[in-house]
Amino acid sequence: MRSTAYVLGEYGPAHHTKRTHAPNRLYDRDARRACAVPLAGAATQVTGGNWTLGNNQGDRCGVLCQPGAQAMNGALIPGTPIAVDFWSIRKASHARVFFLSHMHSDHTVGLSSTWHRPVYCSPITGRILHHRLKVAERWIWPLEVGQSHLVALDEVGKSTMTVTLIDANHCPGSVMFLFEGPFGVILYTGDFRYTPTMLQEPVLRNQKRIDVLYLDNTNCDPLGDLPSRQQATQQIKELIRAHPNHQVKIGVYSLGKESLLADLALEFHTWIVVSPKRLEQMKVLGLVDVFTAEEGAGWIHGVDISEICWEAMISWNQQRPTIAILPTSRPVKIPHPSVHLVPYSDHSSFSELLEFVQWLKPCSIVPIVKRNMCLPYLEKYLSSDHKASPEPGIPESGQKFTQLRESREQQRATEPLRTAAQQPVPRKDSFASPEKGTNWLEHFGDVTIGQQNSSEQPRDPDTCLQGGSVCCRGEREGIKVELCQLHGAQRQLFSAQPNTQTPARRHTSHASPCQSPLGDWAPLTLASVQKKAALPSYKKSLTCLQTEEFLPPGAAGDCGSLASWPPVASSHVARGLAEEYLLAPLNTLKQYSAESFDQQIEYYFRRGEGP
DNA sequence: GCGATCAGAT
DNA sequence: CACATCTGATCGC
Repeated sequence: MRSTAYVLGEYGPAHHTKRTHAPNRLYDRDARRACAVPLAGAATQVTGGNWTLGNNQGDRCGVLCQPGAQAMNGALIPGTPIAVDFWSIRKASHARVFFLSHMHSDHTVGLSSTWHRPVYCSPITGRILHHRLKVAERWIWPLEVGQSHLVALDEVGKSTMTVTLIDANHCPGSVMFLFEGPFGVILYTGDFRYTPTMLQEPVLRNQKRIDVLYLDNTNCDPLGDLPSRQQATQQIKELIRAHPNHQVKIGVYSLGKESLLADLALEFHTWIVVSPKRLEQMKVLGLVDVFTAEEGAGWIHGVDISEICWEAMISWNQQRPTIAILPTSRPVKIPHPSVHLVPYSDHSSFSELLEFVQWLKPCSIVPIVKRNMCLPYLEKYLSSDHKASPEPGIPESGQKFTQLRESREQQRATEPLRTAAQQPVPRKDSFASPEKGTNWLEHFGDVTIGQQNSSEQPRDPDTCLQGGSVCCRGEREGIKVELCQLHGAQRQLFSAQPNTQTPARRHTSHASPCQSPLGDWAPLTLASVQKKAALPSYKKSLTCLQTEEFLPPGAAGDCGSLASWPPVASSHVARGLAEEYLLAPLNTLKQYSAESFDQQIEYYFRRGEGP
């Protein structure tokens, strides 16, 4: 039980203090400070929740670790050199390959501008990672979603695994990782919201055996099942309709729910007003279409959830009638009668979890959220397939799984897994020793394939150059692969697409393979012949207005800096958007934003016709 | 001064 | 409790 006393602070900029090391802030900190300040000495807390599996003191964690008190959702996968959302090198000396599932801050604890290992993630996550945390581009390895990529696990690339990224439908850029290697088949969902289209992913469609499913069990509670996002969106729309002539504040976190905001923009024909910082991020995401930082240009505002507090509600309502909506399934204290909670969740509901697990029939499940029980509800869907035999080779001491089906599976899961005939990659090698792994980057210097002067443009379509990297395409063990060397042949990464004869690149109208340094690793991502399934949430329902269409002629092939990617929407673009989406035009609404949309449109057309 | 880490807060 | 995130202290470089 936690009891905290609050003293309400003064609203306004009086509390401003300078702080430089929070580059990911997307909201006005002054507003936050003004809301609720813990009264010194009044807070008591019983935590008791410092779960740690494995050895948290040494250099290795178990399945999941929570170093210190900072919320952290990362994992070292036992029996593998894989770290997902885990960024403490000191505590992860065995980890060789680091994956980032999405850009929520509890999954990036430890990531900063000083990070110096390759990070594999989706292209969108890579862009935000660079933009927000200033991780150097050279360490960011975006992998195209929906494709299978071959990744070297040792110094010479003899031991490999494939990783396939699947849209996790959680927030922009979020992915699940399907790892297939000498250890077996592991699906790490990260945070995800299930949707049936996931099962149509080529890599999941055939219901291959999943040895271990790391499952986001956040909402695995039959008593707290949630509405679909579509239903929650409807609820929000009804709330808004029930409050005509009100401005609306939607409380959101730094990333996520952009599609909800866009949906509201189209439904109510208004721009979504966000902070300049958030707009900047929208540009990084390529989602500028309906967002503006121009105060007064629209009557629906996307604000940080922490800004919605009693003081702010009072202040807003003094200016004009205002309601706030918190689209979250998280229990929060309602600070004001005009604040409405809608259970809009970015995590799978209970019934969705059941459906997902029922389809996958994994051999074992590791719940990502330890405090939640989930096995009692899911174990009936576990596979009884026991083809995999325990591999006694690489012991993982001190690691425990909870909620596995039975002790036998528990034993198997804690040990390295191996698969039989369906093994997708050669598995003759075991992983290199952890001691070597500590300095593994130094061992990547031997491989020399397709070396090319970095000032040349690629001529051979099978060899190309990108941001100082040299890429080469070939065949390896019957799988078409690409090998890339970056900055002095330090690392290699393979991209594989076994089922494609002639990979077609995206953006074929712009022939240069050198697009955004992070956005389109054309040489690595063998195109989207398998088009990724369109997920309802982050499928771009709006016409693509942000990238190439607005690039000046010839700009598409430029290797510009990330700061200028995607290009900033200009005012004429905004006019185009207003016309295309029937948004109230920018700059004409400041004095009319409280009026009905019809009046606004009428006014707009009158203006366009002239006197 | 800055980054890493940790305790503690909403 | 909790769809995540921030503040502040301390320490070492």
